[in-house]
Parts: sequence; C-alpha cells; structure tokens
Amino acid sequence: MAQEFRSARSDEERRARLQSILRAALEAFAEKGLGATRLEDIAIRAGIAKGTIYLYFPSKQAVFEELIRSAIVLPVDMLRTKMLAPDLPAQAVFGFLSHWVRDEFLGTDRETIARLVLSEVGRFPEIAAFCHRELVHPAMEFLREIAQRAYERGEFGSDALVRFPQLAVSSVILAITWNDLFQEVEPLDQESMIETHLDLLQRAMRSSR
Amino acid sequence: MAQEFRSARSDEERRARLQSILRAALEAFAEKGLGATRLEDIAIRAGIAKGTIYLYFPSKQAVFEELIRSAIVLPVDMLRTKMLAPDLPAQAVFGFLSHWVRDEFLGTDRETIARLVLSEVGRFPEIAAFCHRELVHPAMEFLREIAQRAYERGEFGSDALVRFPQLAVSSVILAITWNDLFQEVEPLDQESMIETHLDLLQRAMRSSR
Amino acid sequence: MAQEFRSARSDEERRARLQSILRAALEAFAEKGLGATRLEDIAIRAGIAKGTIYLYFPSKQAVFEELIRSAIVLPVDMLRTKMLAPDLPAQAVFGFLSHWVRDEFLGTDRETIARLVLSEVGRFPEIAAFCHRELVHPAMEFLREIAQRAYERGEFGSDALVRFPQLAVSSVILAITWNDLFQEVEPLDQESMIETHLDLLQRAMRSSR
Amino acid sequence: MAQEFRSARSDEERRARLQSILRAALEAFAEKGLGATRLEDIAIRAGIAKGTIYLYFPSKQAVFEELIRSAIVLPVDMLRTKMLAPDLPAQAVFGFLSHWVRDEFLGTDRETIARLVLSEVGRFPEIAAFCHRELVHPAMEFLREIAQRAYERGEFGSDALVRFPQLAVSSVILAITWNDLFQEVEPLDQESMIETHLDLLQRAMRSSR
DNA sequence: GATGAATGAGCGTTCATTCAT
DNA sequence: TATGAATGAACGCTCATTCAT
Repeated sequence: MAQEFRSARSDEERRARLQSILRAALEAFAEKGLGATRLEDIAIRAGIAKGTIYLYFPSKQAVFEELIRSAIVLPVDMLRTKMLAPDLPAQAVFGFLSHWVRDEFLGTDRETIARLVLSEVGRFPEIAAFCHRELVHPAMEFLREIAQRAYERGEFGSDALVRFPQLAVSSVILAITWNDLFQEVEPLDQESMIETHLDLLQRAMRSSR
Repeated sequence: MAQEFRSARSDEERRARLQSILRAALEAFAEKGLGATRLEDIAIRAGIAKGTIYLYFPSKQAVFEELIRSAIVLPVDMLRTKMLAPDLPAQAVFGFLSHWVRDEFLGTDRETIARLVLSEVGRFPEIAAFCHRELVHPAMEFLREIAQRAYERGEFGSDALVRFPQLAVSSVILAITWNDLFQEVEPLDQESMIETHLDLLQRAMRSSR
Repeated sequence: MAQEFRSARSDEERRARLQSILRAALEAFAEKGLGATRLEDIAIRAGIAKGTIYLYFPSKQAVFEELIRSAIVLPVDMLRTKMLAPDLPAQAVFGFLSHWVRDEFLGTDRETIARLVLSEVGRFPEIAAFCHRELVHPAMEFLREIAQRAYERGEFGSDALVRFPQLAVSSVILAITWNDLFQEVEPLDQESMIETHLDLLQRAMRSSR
Repeated sequence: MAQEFRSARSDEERRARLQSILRAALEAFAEKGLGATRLEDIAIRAGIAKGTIYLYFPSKQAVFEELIRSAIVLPVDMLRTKMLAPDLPAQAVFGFLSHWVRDEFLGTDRETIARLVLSEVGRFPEIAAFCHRELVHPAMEFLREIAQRAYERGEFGSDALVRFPQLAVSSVILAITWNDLFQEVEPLDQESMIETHLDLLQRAMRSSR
C-alpha cells in the first residue's frame, strides 16, 4: 500500500512532468518551428535535462505528435457534448462558432497548436490522418448535419454548407495563417474578420432561393 | 558575332539550368519541406552535382527565396494590368477570381508554391514581408478598391470586403491547406468549394441594406 | 557533500579531457599544420569522438587559440617573478637565457608551440596581438630594462640591446625555424648554437667603447 | 622557319604568362597564405581563367613549389659569383651582408618569399630540402669558409661562425618573422636591427683570443 | 528516475581539379 | 590554347539519441 501510494504520487508527478514537457515543446515549436527546435530548447524551457525527455517520449517527433494528440482530445470531447444535442436552430451555429472562436480559440494554446498543425503536419501524414479522424472530420460532419437539417427545413437557402461545411471556418484558417505570415507587417484583427465572415455566410444562407 | 552568339547561347543555357534547379527545388521542397530537403536531393532531381547549385545560388535558402520571388513576379504583373483598368463592374470580381483560381492557380506550380509559402514562410520574416509587399498587399488593395467603389455605388450591400478584402480568397487558402493536410484521407474538390464560397459571398454582398 | 565531491571529480575530469584535447591538437597541428589538421585527427588522437571537441571548444580555431593562450600563461607568470627582482647583474642575463632555453624551452611543448606560433600566427592578427601583449612585449621590456641599467652603469659597452632587445633571442628563433625546415637534411645543435650566440653577444657587449 | 619563329614567340609568351602567374601567386600567398589562397584568387590577379593555370602547372602546390624554386635560382647564381672570389677580407663579410640585406632583400620580393618559406615550407619536406640544397647550404658553406679562413689567420678571435655560420643571418630571420607577426602592433626597424646585430657580431669576432 | 557528457551520422558549403567547347 | 562551368571529395559543425553514473 505504501508502494501503491508512492506509485500514485509518482504517477501524478510523472503526468505533471509530461505536461511540462509538452508545454515547453509547444512554446518552443511555436517560436521556431519543429525543425529548428532542438531537444535542448525544450529541456531548458521545461527546466529538465535533455535526456529526461527520453524517459517520457521516444523521440522528438513523438513529442510533437503527442502535443497535437493531446491538444485534440479536449475539443473532441466538447464536440461530442454538442453533438449529443444537435438540435440547435440552424442560424445559431454561426453565433456558436463566433463565440467559440473568440472565447475558446483565438489567443489560446489552441490557436498556437492549430498554427503548428497548419504549417507542420503536412509532412506527417499519420498525424494529419489522426487530426482528421479525431477532430476535423467529426467537426465537419457535425456542421454538415446541422446544415443539412437547416437546408431541409428551409432555414438555409443553399446547400453550400452541406457540401462544404469547412467554408464555415475558412476565415479562421485565414486568420491563423495571415498572422503567422504577416503579423509583423500588417497585423489582422482576427476576431472582427471572422465575425464579418460569419455574418456574410449567415446572410448568404438566409437568402431565399 | 560568334562571340555574341556563343554568349547568347550561354545565357540561354544558364537560364535554362537555373530554371531546372528551381523546378527541382520546387518538387523537392513540396515533397519534403524546406528543412528536410537536402541540397543533394535538388541536385539529383536536376541531374547535376551538388556543387553546381552554388554556381547559381549562394545558399539553400537563396534557392528557396528565388523560388518564391520568381513565382510572384508574373502574378504581380498581371495584377498591375488589371489594376490599370479597375472599373470592372463590382460583381465581376467574383467571376474573375473564380476563373483565375481555376485556370491559373489550382493544379499549377503557383498552387504548390503557395502551399510552400503558407507552411514555410512563417519562419522567414523577410520573405514574408516581401510576399506581402509585392503581392499580397497590392492584391488586397486592388480588391478593397473595387469593393469600396461597389459599396459606394450601392452595388454591394455591405462594407465587409472593404474592411476585409482577404475574405474573398479565404476559401483558396482553405483549399490549399486542406489538400496539403488531408489530400490522402479526404481529398477536397477545391474548385467547387471555392466557387461555392464565391457564390455565397456574391449573394451576401448583393443583399440590399 | 556527495554532490560537491562528484562535482569536484567532474571538474577534474573535465580539465583532464580538455588537456587531452589540447595535447592531441598540439601534436596534430605540429605535424600537419593548422589548416591541414582535421577536427577528426584531433579527436582520434585524443581517443574521443569528433563532436566531443565541441563540448570543450566552440570551433577549431578556438582550440588553436587556447593552445597558444595556455602555453603563454606560465612563462608570463615566471617572467613576472623575475621582473620583481630585476637587479641581477647584467651579464647574468645571458646565463639566465641560456639556462632557460636549455632547461625549459628546447625539447618541451613550448618549443613546439613557438614553432606553431611562428608559422601560423601570421594569419591571425588577434592571436599575434595577444602573444605580443602578454608575452613578447613584456619579455622584451624586461630585457630592455636590464640592458638599459647595464648600459648606464657601464657594464654594457653598447646600447644595442636597449634598442633591440629581441636580438638576445634571435638565435632561438633561428634555432626553431631551422629545425622546422631542415631537421631532416641538416639537423642543428640548437643548444650549442644558442649558447654560442649568447657568448658572442656577451663578448660584444662587454667590450669597452 | 615561320614555324620556328612562331614557336619562339609562343615560347616567349608562354614564359611571360608563367611569370605573371607566379607573380600573382606570390602576391596572393603572401597576403593570405598557401592554404587560404584559392586558385581563383591567383587567376583573377593574373587576369586569366582558373583553368589556364593548369596549362602551366599541374597543381596548386606545384605553383607554390615553382615560386620558391624560381626565387632561389638568381640568388644562387649571385652566390656562385661571390664564391668564385672568396678571398675578400673577413671583416668585409659583415658589410657585404649588411648591404645585401638592405639593397637586395628587405622590401623586395625576396623578403616576401623568405617569409613564405619560413611559414609554409615546414610542411613540404621536399621543398625544404631543395631550398637547403640549392641555397641555404651553399650560402652557409660560403660563410663558413670565410670564417674558417679568418679564424685561421687570426682575423676572427672565435670559431663561432665556423661552427654556426647561420648566426650571421639570425637577425634577418628574426626581422622577417617579427614583422610577419607583429607588424601591426609593434613594427620593427628591420634594417637598423640587422645592422646592429652585424655590428655586435663583428665586435665579438674581432676581440682577441 | 534524472542527468548531461559523449557520440557520430548528417548536411551545407568550399574549392582543387577536370573537361567540353 | 584558353575558358569557366561542372564536379564531387572533403570538412567544419550540429544535434538527436544513447548511456554511464
């Protein structure tokens, strides 16, 4: 039992350290990119030794993968909750997106991770597939279903979002990408732009015919 | 005159080889990313020796920069032409974008280069600034002016595109990014999606008020 | 305390390895010259891996510089000691030089390093300036002062060594250089030559008028 | 005969170009050292193409060797002339050396080449042997013979220069080396120093006993 | 477990040398 | 003969990974 107890404490500590590595990695990757980040950069940020990382992850790439993976778990759970109650009035989806982006995405780690995914995951088909399977596809299906229902009910005057639900978040992708590239020279008011875009979409979907 | 002729041929050959290096680099970078592409990968693709690249470019990064630069020259020229005659009816801008994307962007080297820019240029502030100054900013101003005029004339019922002209191309960014990440697992009909998005925008802008 | 102990041992080991790298470098440089010595040559001689050198020195040139630097520290300290008691009878300086060259220079690492300095440091103005400032200039001033006093007291019949104290060691330079170039074909009895030269100087300085 | 004539002119041109390469090489080597001088540096200085050098020399090292070789031919011839009339009064040798150094060595290409020899030839045993055989040894023997005769006649009160004739030029070696290393920080009046040294030697040798 | 010294494969870049023109 | 573009071996340096303590 002492053993168990110690073990329990150990587990907790282990989890805490693992998190601190992931956090350090997130900061380092965000700052310099996957390729240019040295394991030591991460170790220093996490306040541990280089070798210690290997007690938690088998390789640098694995750190990156786990970073993405762990960042995707929570949103997915949240999404599941929403999906259980998918009967919200169709127009509400725009408001929901707008609030979620503003309150739970922009300026949070999630945005940073999304930035990382957009710029690095292209070289990691497996991680891309994971992101798609776990997050992107379910989310798109969620949006599609709402759009589908709205279209069937006549709330939406177009099946555009049924066919391409990702259009609903195109401005989010744009916002992330723009600031990744041009923050220094022409920073973008991401929030306003996304809201504006959602307004336009809403207006476009509303229109009869 | 023989001299001149030889020189002319030499120049032509030089240009040809330079192009073949840029092409090889484009393919290699597109496939493996800037960091993971070895100079030798490029050399092998171009059918030359590693050292030969240094007769044309001072460094690997310079190859990358020139790739971006050379890809930006033509679009910019085209843009200038269009900008000289900016009086096209506002709604035509959507049609113009749609055709340009379909005919001169998707499936061409430009798309590949755009993909590269989106994923790599975040680490090269100078190249980002160059892209912005030479292409992105002028293009956005071009769109903004059209939107402005249309808004003033009442052709557009919203100043959304005056404030955020980049929204007009958000679906293009999305299309590029999507296929970069998810081509394998869920390829996207980029053309249809972009057209659908432009339709939605057109519809939204048209709406009175 | 265990910590302290480990640390102490670590420091000692670090110093020992650093010395072994410097020794390996000395041998390698002496044999092949700075330019022709590969980092790996040094590593192999030191029985370590190439990369290990970079844990102790930031670059190949830094190894070279440290080699020179460390060789200059001790002689300088010794020189300082002597300079604190500069009242030795003037003629004694020749005896002192003779013994120092024989006992503490010829056949030691110092000679090897001097050889290196003479043949390589011409391309490194900063190291040259360092050698001059730390060793050569003080030593020359030391000799000059003795000569000056001797000249004023009438012990020296010439101010030659006041004006050019370096003449007192010209035969040392010659001895080093000769054996560097001609050891194989006509080895030189450095010791005898230097002693002979010092005798000549002594005799020349002694002569009245 | 036309053939011969053309050939003769060709030979002349060939010799001229060879000389221009050697001169360019001398300047380049003197400035940057053998290792750091690129073939192209020499070519540019000589106003020819890199490949052309290979029509005259089989390798970079061969250029260096020929440089040394060709610089040694003339002094050797001069030396031979002197050696044919070796009966000059012994004391005159110091004056002769003094004048030769001042008028035909310091500030001429010969000094530059000597500098090169002193710093680079240590790595080229064959060139060292050549220098020794062709120039250094004969010159030393020449000095030795004069010293020998002077000693036998009682003109010299010491056999020092019989045993170590190179001492007569030790200050020349010192002068070259000093300015190679310390020209920037403490330039040396080579001429005065050498003259001073020769005076000292003369005085020392004169002394009875 | 934690450390960080050690490793060595890997790559960008240079440049002596070659060779087609 | 002269050229200079092309070659590719060589080397300094980096850094992910290992392992003795």
